Amino acid sequence: MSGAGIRSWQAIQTEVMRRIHAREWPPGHTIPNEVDLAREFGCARATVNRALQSLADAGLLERRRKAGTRVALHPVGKATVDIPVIRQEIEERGLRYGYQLIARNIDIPPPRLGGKNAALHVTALHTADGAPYVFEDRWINTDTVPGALDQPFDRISANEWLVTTAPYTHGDIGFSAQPANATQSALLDARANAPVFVIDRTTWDGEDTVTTVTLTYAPGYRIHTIIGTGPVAF
Amino acid sequence: MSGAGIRSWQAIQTEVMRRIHAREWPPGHTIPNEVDLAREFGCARATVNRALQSLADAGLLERRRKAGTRVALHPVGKATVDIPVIRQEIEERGLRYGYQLIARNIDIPPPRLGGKNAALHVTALHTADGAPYVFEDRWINTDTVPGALDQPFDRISANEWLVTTAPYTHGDIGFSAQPANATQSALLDARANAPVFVIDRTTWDGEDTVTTVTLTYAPGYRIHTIIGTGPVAF
DNA sequence: TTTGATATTATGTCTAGACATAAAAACCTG
DNA sequence: CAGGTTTTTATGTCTAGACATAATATCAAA
Repeated sequence: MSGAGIRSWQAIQTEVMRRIHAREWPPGHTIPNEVDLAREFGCARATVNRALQSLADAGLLERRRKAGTRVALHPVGKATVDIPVIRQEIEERGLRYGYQLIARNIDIPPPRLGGKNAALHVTALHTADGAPYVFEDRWINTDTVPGALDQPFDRISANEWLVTTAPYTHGDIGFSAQPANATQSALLDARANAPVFVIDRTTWDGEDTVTTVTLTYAPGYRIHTIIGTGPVAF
Repeated sequence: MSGAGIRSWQAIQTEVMRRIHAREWPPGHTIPNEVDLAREFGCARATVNRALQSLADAGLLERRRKAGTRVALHPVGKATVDIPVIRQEIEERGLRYGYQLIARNIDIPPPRLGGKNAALHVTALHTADGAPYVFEDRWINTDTVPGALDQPFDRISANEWLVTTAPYTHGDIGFSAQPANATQSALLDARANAPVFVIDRTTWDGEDTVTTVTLTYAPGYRIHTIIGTGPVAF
């Protein structure tokens, strides 16, 4: 069969999912151990391991050494959202990307960003087919990214420049709905206090902040993604 | 070293990340093949494979048979957001969960949901410490989930009941910012047209829809997650 | 009964070798 | 040179066996 018999790890994964789905193995049930499953499926234990491990990654199974493998009681749905470069996001929708720098200066970040050292403050507007798409309000730590000081950010956005230039180890991201303030509503062609989708994100390189950004999207923006790509069920 | 020498797949992964991070292997660069890396690290090829595969999953590497493994040019950031049961979400914040059914009836879904068959329509309010938290407006396909007809949904929310009862294969989910309509603003103690965070989600079991829901959160709601847990960099 | 040492067990990972497969590259042929 | 066929190559996956590790279970001593 071109691909998988019942011996490939994907086939095993599918069979395990079927049993969970069919309630042969209900939530909370401890499933047979890897050795037994390997014998049943007629394959090596490593193959079973790969299948179960990937199901555990997806949140469907819970595994603990010695304790065995259980079907998750509350399979927490996980949705993975992509955070692309804004230009790519716009171009992938088949729209013409535009970029416009609004301001760029060195300043002391507001206290809620916890900064007392001066940082590079860049604000800009990204447009799609000429219409306002998202307003970028960004602070860049010039200690961790000194190269930013040499960048005018008048043609290439900080968003794009950082991705290819500044490595980071981790970050956090928040999504919320907020009323557009005066600046935002003016730039985004929105009414005052119009509901806008806001993403705020901070990235770190080890202990040091790299950049903090607030992205305010024009009204109508929607993030869309799929749950269950690949091995997720439930 | 209690754990890994330089022969464990995690150690290899860390070393590969270090080289990418340090620009020894810049974006777009084709890295040595698995056999060579295995020789360099003094381990089996399978071990290198595991390390690289997991980095590819994280979006840091791009692999193609025969072509080899390249450092991703545009490492698309991926943020994984959890979609917990609402009760859990509230209780995890240390708040007292409350639930209140608003309406439950059989009806024809609005055309934008594509339904022409009657379905079960359930609306309810979830509260945290007595304050409105989220308004749930849900349609349940009674063909795929016939058991729903026997459920009053007056004590246990459809959200919670479905998770432990109705299996699904996949779904899609959207996040947006919208102005609260009359019903929503009244229930959520919000001003008319106040910006509210909206999640809409549809889940399927194979070809059949299971349920479609719109969750309207009270003002101030924010989804928060972390990028870079585990092997992600950039 | 509690505490600490020990045995047991299921998963986690590594190895060396093998075959499968996709895709690029090289090689024909007309 | 165009178009199709074969070769080559790097990744994808499987196997059988081994040791590592975490965590439970058991049992003995205080």
